[in-house]
Amino acid sequence: MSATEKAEAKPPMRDALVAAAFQLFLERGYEQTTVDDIVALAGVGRRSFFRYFPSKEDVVFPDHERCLADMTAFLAASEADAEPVRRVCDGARLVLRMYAENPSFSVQRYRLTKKVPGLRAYELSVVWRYERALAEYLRGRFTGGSDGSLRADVIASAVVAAHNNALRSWLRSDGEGDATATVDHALGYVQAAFGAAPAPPADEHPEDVVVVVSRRGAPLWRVVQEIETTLGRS
Amino acid sequence: MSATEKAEAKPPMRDALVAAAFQLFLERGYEQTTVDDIVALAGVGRRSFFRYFPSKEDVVFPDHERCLADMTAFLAASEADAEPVRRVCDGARLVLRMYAENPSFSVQRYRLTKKVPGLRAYELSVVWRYERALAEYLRGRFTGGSDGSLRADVIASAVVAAHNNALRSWLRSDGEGDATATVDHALGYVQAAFGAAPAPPADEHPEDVVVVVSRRGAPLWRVVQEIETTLGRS
DNA sequence: CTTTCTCCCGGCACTCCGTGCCAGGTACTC
DNA sequence: GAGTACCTGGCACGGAGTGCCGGGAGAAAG
Repeated sequence: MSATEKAEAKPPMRDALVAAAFQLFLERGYEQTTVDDIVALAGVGRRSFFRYFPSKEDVVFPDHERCLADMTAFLAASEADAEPVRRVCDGARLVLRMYAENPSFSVQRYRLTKKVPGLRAYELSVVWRYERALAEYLRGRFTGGSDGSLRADVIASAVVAAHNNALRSWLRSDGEGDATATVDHALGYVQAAFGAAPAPPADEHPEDVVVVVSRRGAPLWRVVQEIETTLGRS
Repeated sequence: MSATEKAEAKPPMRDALVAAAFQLFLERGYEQTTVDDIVALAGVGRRSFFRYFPSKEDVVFPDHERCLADMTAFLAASEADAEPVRRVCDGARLVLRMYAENPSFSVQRYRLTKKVPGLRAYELSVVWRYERALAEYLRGRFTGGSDGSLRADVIASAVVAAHNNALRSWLRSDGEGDATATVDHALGYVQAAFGAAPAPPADEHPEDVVVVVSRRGAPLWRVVQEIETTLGRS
């Protein structure tokens, strides 16, 4: 019973490694911390670290693997939906939810990845896998039209960029503002640009909205900007 | 004079290292080739390899550093242009030009990066720097409107995605088709989506867009749907 | 021609990441 | 109580990347 005088017992060692790693990363820096330092603080063997994390960078993103699986399952579980763009936007919201569940942890990690080039590169590969999942889903939905592959890649990329823009904006504010609203606004911009008229779920009257637009050649973003100003957003 | 019996003399050793590296990568695989193997084949010291290339991955992308500098200079040299989206598309075309200058080399590199996860990750960081350069330029041009940062990120991401989609399509065909036409088509899609209207070059009046919305409580997607119907899209 | 200064190259030693292998320990089963 | 399967730690190894230093070639100065 005296085995765990300071180390945590219940969090099965994986969490202990993450905690020890972040403690050292924050007080000493990522590159100045070796794996031996982490396992020494956690009180475990060096070999066990690489059992739970394939590399030193993985300890910084402990939950992305599960989130990616969730997103893949979420996209796969969609029946023939008429609005794939909305679907991928909802998939991106899953990622935001993961970040929002632990604001302080997410902010700490953001500070780290912003300063360490190696972590930025690793984060890119993580984001790339999300983007690929979205693009693969869209590719399956765009088989009908022409340029399906191109549209899938561009829209997936835009969705990820909008999500990340809003996410980073929220992270820069130390997780104080409303993350969901920020991301909704950013994704709304993408949906507007790529024509995601979301299927009205039920009996809404088209008369709810009356829109008059002059100068049909005006760029779409100009229209969206005007809309948002009119609706009092931004 | 007998010092260089097989090694190239004029290509100052940097090119010799690239040639030796690719020869081994193609016949033995990237991960199965050590830096010692490369320098042994090139007939130089191991220390010299890391003088010319910061890491083993860098030898696979020997010209991207220069291309990134070219793109940055190209964007910086643009006077107050009324069409920033077109400008970043032209910037992306610089990258394509670099690939098209050495089709066989580009195809070989594509095969490598497609199979080796480590090289894919490194390529992502390279692409990310291009994307950041485009986004930074757009951010400077979008200071006027609202959501300038969001628009800059989304458009830069979409441009890069479209460019890469067309580029990879061309690389998959072993560099046979017309790369320029493919990329032009892909970038045209992005320009159309983000309102690069062929070019009203100068004096645009804010009155170009007039929007009237009733029922301010209506959901945004409803407004967007109505807009698109009015504009005759989708 | 000699000397000196400078720059580039090669070699050595070191740290750290990541992996394969094996021994010991614990818990669960029969 | 014996057997078994899994988890853990220790050891050793290969490869990447870095700091340091000695040496040689070439240019500049005498």
